[in-house]
Amino acid sequence: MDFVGFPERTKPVRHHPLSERMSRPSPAEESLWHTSVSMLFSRHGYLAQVRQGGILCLHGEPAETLLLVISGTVRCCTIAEDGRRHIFRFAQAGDLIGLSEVDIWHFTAEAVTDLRLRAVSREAVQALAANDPGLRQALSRRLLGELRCRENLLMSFAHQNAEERLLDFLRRFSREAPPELRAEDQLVTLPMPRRDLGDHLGLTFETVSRAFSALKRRAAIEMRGTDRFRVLSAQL
Amino acid sequence: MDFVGFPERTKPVRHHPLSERMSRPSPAEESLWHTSVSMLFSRHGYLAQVRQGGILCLHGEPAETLLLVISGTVRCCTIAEDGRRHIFRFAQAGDLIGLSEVDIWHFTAEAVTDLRLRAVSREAVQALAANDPGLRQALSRRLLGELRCRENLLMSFAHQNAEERLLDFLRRFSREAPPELRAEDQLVTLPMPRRDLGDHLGLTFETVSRAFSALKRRAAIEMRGTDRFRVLSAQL
DNA sequence: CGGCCGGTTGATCTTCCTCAAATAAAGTGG
DNA sequence: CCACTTTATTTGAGGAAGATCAACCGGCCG
Repeated sequence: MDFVGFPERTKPVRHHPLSERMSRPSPAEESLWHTSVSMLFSRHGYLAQVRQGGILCLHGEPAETLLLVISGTVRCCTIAEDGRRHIFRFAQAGDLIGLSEVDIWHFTAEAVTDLRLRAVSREAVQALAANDPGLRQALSRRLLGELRCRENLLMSFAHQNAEERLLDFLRRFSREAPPELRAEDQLVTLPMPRRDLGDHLGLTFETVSRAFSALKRRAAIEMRGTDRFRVLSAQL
Repeated sequence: MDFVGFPERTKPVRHHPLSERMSRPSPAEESLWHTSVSMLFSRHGYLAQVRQGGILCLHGEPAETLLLVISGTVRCCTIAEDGRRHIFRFAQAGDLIGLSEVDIWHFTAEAVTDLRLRAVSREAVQALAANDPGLRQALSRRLLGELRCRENLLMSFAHQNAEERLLDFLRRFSREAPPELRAEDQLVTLPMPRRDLGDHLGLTFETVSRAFSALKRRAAIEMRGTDRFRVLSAQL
């Protein structure tokens, strides 16, 4: 795979994504190198960068690689014929994109922020997995994690209102946010705009905005500016 | 695994589930025997039966087997602390339950109707998969299918109203329903009650009922009794 | 400065939930 | 087989949550 020349969604390419074969992992990446999955990337992966707004993979195109996010945020979504979009997950440092041994992307992935990634070819994954039960299990667990993540989201769609969904999301996000989004003052940065949150939580961006206001009003969260937050209440 | 003595959910056990080791597949099952997955069950599986309302697996309990539905309908769901339930899928003849190599059930599965199943131990699956890339890919594809099914449901939760969701469900159900639920008159039988449909579609059972009435009124579906239907319109 | 984009807030309207009642279907015991 | 209980389904009325449409604010960029 080569990210150079990948189509950009809305704007013309301002900076060309770079691709760098077999570079050494940087110190910042070291913390991710502790499973058989990470071994896979450290040995067979190559580095790729994608600029904000760039597209990593496009629904329907051949899927030849497995990606590991090193830094930045990715939105993975499906886009309906009528243009409506649903974001299934925001992938961050340490997350994999393109699990499952199916040869066509079944979703679209876009860079919410500038990205650094590592990529390995699926062939390499298959070849290694054939003789490594640990790797197989690790990948399988990740895939199950994806499944549970969808199920949690479904559950919240069916039974929670806008404020609850947003608060749950913010809780999870602060828990899982990579260091790059954390500050000393305990505030976490939201890399995505309100519309993306809406498309993830099944709400309009207006409703998301109102839910933010309501949570601030009842002191469930604290905010600095429009994109830095901290969850205050421990309960609902 | 042994289904005898499995706890029943609401009522006392009226008929004891039976378990029968290593029986030959019946002629009715033959049609399912055509993939490496099915080979797995034909060689290493044993037959089990569960009565309507019986529980196949309980969230949190150790998961030691992989199940193949031979006949009947299963609901796979998670149940929240407050008793709210979400049904992720209805499994029917040919569907697998318990994919993913994780040792604890992450959901609850109950028999919507009387069931016949085949079960294999996960150990056997692992052992065979170790030397059978075809089997690995087949299982992986099934798991991805699950994932996509959840994503479709999420999409419909976010963007479709009650009637659209129900109609989509009925379309999919007629397409995928096993022969046992089909009649000569093109009508398909819904094995589950309105409440189950609601818990699957993220609606109350009253809303499901109203959606049925509305679809009948505008001749999008035809119904005979309360549980046999046929989709009439080809479009929305 | 003016336009654009993202975010906030308000007013109105639609959809679906909630509560309630009536009806239908299915099993139970005599 | 019938009266009776229980459960599933349908339908109605009222209310709440969120979508839609619209106005406004503030920052950023040409």
